[in-house]
Amino acid sequence: MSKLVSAVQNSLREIILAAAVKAAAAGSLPAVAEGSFNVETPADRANGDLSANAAMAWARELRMPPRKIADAIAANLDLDGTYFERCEVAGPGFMNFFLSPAYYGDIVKDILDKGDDYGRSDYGKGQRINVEFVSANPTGPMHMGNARGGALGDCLAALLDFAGYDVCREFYINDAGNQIEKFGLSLDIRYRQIFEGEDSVELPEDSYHGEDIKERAQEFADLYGDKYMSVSEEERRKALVDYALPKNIAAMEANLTKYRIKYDVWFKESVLHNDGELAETLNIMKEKGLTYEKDGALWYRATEHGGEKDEVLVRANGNPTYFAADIAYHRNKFAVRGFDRAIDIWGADHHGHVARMKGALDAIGLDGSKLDVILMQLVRLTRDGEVVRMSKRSGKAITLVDLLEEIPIDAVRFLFNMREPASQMEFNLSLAVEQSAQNPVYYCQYAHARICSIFKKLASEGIEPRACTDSELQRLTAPEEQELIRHLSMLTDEIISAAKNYDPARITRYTVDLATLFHKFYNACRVKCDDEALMQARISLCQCVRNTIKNVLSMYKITVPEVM
RNA sequence: GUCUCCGUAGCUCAGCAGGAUAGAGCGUUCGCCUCCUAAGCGAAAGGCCGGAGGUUCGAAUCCUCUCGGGGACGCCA
Repeated sequence: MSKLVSAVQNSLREIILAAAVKAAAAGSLPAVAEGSFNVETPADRANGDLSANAAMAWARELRMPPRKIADAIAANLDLDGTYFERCEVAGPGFMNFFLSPAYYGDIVKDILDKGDDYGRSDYGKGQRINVEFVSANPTGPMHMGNARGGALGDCLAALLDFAGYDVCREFYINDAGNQIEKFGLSLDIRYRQIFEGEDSVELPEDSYHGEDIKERAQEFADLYGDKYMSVSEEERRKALVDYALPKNIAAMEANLTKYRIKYDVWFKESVLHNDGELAETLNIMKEKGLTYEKDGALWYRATEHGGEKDEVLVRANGNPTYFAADIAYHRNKFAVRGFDRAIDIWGADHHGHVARMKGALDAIGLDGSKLDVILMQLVRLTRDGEVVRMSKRSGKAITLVDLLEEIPIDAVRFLFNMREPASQMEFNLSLAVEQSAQNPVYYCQYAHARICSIFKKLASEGIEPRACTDSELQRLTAPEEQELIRHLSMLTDEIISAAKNYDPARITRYTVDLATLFHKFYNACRVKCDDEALMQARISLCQCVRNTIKNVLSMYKITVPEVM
């Protein structure tokens, strides 16, 4: 919470308590109540700027009707020298306080002082937090789930950074295990089909059938010809994987860069296998008696650690499972790299994995509660009101690349962060490309561009912004001005709440609301006017709005155009 | 069957550490540029907050049950 805003809220509590003590001393209250009460911002401005429910909260304790308590307190209030102008008792016993123009002026001054740092706080100071997101399977193209996960993860990381956490953005590359074998097999068959004909070898049902596999096999054939037809299957598959996997990973990185996502760490699963960390983790589990052997496989006693059934760690064929590697991976995050907290963003289809992962961490002596998993629900794409399943061009499921080709990055990043992760959201393709006010991202950018335009216009007439005096800023008394300032003042608090709840959508909504309040102000109050002092005060307010929009949009790596 | 997410205006969704008359956008109807960007603003219409109990001075919000929809329950990842 902005220091000023929280200071004012706290001071109000003290003012009320002091008045209650005075009222009790004067005999208009039977005693000084001890129960807690809330100070909050009423939905309807007519009910004041801040409202306290003390009288209602104390009614039972004091055995007195709430209205009478409120009247007694109100009569004993001392508002001299505070930001409060007056208090009204209303409704069932609310005490509604109205802030003075000095408060609004000071908020504007505070925001201008903070500039590009406005909204930042040290709330999460000293906390190292790892945010792992997308982590798409490197055997094929990234899909819509990765698109949502990318926007969500990157913006969440940005939010945590803004709230003062030390954030590490991480991509986990599943470059080992079953799927890589399947990848090699699929590439192998496509490669052989090039030389032996389409019908020579059949692709098994559960292998990768995508066009991307064919393309990689063809590239490989273009490079090496049929040279690998004569070597062993094992050698050929290895060569194919060694060729195709780095290509795929590089492609993912390039596409994510286009999406404005830059990772601090690309963590390879294979490292866990090769450096012995996986074996080490399995040994720890064995030593702790967490495992047993059955049917040739190594099992984890998950049922003894909150799981519904035991899980295989090492298959009968000697290959460790994804789960085993994932335990080693999370052990690495906490025990090796020492993160205070780790956030994983997974598709909702992984939800069954959450409890057993946390349980396993607890079982090996780490704290599973330090792991937070955000489960994302599916995205439903629509165009002109119809559900879209396939890409028109490829006929296959729409990929991240398809999406970024069709929709501006600003819109994708913003729209994916309009809804909470857990909601099954609809992504309206026609709206996303539309450059109109219905598209919330343009609506916000437009407010910014409009302010820039005002400044340009003023500059062309020789009017430059200047610092305002306190009394000049106190000229901002129109309801539209005060609403706008009030909303501006909430930014830091909103960012902290959003960070705490892992909910970047809170901030996109905040920004839309800010744009709305600005547009209302714009229509109600002319900036350029004959009253020089008032004009400069309004210019200051516009600077606050412009800065704030810029701070939040650029936090989410969304551009802030000066002209639209 | 077990677990999980979701049911709020015609549509897409806010609100949910309980608070005053339940909000926004789209869509519908009607207004506002001789004046800083009309990609804007204003007004009207539109609701048993899925249903039933309970807790409370007070419930869209908390608890229990129930109905409807999505998803998950592999020696896949």
